[in-house]
Amino acid sequence: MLDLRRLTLICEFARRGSIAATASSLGYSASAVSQQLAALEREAGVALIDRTSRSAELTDAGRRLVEHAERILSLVESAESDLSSHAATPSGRVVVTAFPTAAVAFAPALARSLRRHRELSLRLMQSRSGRGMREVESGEVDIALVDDWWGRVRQHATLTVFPLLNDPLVLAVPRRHRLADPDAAIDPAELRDEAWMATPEGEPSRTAVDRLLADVGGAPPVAWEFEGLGTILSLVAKGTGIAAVPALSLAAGVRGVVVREFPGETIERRIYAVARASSVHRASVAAVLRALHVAAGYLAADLPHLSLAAQ
Amino acid sequence: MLDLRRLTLICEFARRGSIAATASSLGYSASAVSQQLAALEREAGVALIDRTSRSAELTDAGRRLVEHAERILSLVESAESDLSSHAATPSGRVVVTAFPTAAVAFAPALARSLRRHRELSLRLMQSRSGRGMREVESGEVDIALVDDWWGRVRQHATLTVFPLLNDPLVLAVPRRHRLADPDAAIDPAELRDEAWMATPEGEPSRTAVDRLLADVGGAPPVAWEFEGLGTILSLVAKGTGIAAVPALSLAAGVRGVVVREFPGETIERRIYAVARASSVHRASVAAVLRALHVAAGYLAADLPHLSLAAQ
DNA sequence: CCCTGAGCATCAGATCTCCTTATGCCGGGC
DNA sequence: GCCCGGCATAAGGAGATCTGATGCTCAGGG
Repeated sequence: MLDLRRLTLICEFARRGSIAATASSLGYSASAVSQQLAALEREAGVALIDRTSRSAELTDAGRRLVEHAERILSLVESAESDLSSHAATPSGRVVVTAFPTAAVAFAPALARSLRRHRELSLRLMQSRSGRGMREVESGEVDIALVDDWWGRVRQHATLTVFPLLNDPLVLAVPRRHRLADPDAAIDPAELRDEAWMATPEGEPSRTAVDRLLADVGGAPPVAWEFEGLGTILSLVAKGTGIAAVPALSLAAGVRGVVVREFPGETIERRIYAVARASSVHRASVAAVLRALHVAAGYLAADLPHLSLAAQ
Repeated sequence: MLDLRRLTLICEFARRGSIAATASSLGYSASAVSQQLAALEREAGVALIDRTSRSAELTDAGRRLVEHAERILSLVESAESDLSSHAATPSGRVVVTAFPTAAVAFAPALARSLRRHRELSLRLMQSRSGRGMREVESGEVDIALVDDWWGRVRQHATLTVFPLLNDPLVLAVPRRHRLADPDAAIDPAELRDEAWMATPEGEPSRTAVDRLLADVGGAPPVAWEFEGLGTILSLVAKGTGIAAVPALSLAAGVRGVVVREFPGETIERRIYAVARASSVHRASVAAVLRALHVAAGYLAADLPHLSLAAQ
């Protein structure tokens, strides 16, 4: 069967007049074009190109094939156009990966936003921080939610970055803690005596916590380390200790925790959605990106310490 | 870019209603069809098929693509038809391989016959006996001239065999040899005392010569072995000895040699042209096959010991 | 007349694509 | 509850496609 790419080659050859120019125009090597056109001739069972040592030109049969090919390629382009324009109806599967806090926080709002897209299916996965962008780049996932404490996330040649939320660290205390009183002043010096809980060393949020506590009054020793902010918030609720946590983690709705802002300037991260530049116009991916923006809006409304990130 | 084979698949899927039936109809495994249709969806950027665990059906976008595809494939078929009908004018290159004697013998007549096919180019190669059929089968060459001393060449599932010539062994003697006199009787017993030349042991024609000489009067020792019948005929002309050679080798036109028929029944070979069944209707290959028959006719006219082989 | 550069063919090797086979999941029918 | 058919996916092998290197040819310029 004729091959569309070879038909494209012979049409371009007809325009350009030489194998070398055709190769240059289409981004192949001249030997690739030569071999592909030879294969086309074998398949057609007729000479399509007259070649001499320094030139090549179409035979009569070659010219006739080019006429056919132009019509065929025109129909192919129509088909692709039709698919592309009707793909405004998002459908298919979109794979999103998020660090755990974001997955928990965004999932309900995403589900709510995407409910009306019947043909779209969403797969929400969890990944460890720092890997989301690579997974987008490699095509394993379509969109990644990533966080950035230090301003390192930038626009990328092949990736598009959408800012969603500003997510500051806040102080979480048990309901019966003296600092649960919103009128009680937070004395940084007294904070040093508290039983602090945090995620393990090496986690990005832990580094931010250490930095924050150092800034507000010397780093108190962290008495307990737990993996998972959900776990930590549960323990805060139980009175085990206090913790500095990203505001977003409160989206999980843990009861029995009172949230106070840190005195002075806190440390915050930005939360972004990242997608391949080549797929942001795909209707399904665009729909999920819009839903993420909408979800971010809900979250910012629900959690007073969160704010929408500027575009 | 859309791929014609995948478009063929989705059209067949539209007809058959299931991936399994499509696979069966087109000779693929179901997983191949599944993978190819998934690739088509990725490339189209839109869901084309709704799949459940036990069924699959086209989406609206899939149905629209099938409509486009039917038109595209129809044009492709027109193009292939046009090429195929206009390929009645033989053009392109045909590669023929022949054992050396046949190459030398057929070349002039082939060139004469093909002169009027301006767009056809012929490449005449030489190969060792026994390899020609394999080279045709593998596609390295289009036509092979092969010889058969023992009736082993048969019709083949994918090859078509055309008998061309019956080529007997004849006695070649120097012009001044006593047996050069056509009236001199050839006494087999006296032949034993002659200085015989032949091709090296193991060559098919040598085996035939040994058999012939054994049949006509006991195998005389072959005093000299030379590679190449042309060489042997030159030496016969120079009076070095005598030889039993296939009549076809005389087509080279060596002067100074007199040819006599062997007493009794000689051994002869058949010479065939072999081509792939799938290419014998290709205009260029058909033209060369006709030219080979015509050339065989010339050769049989020129060399009295040769005869045309029955179809 | 000779040299240079451009164009083309071909070969070898690396990479990618396509296919098969095996395996697992799901759901309908018995 | 079990069996069977349909589909997806993974792994591996074979073939296709591409690049880069090399060689040949020839036109044009010095």
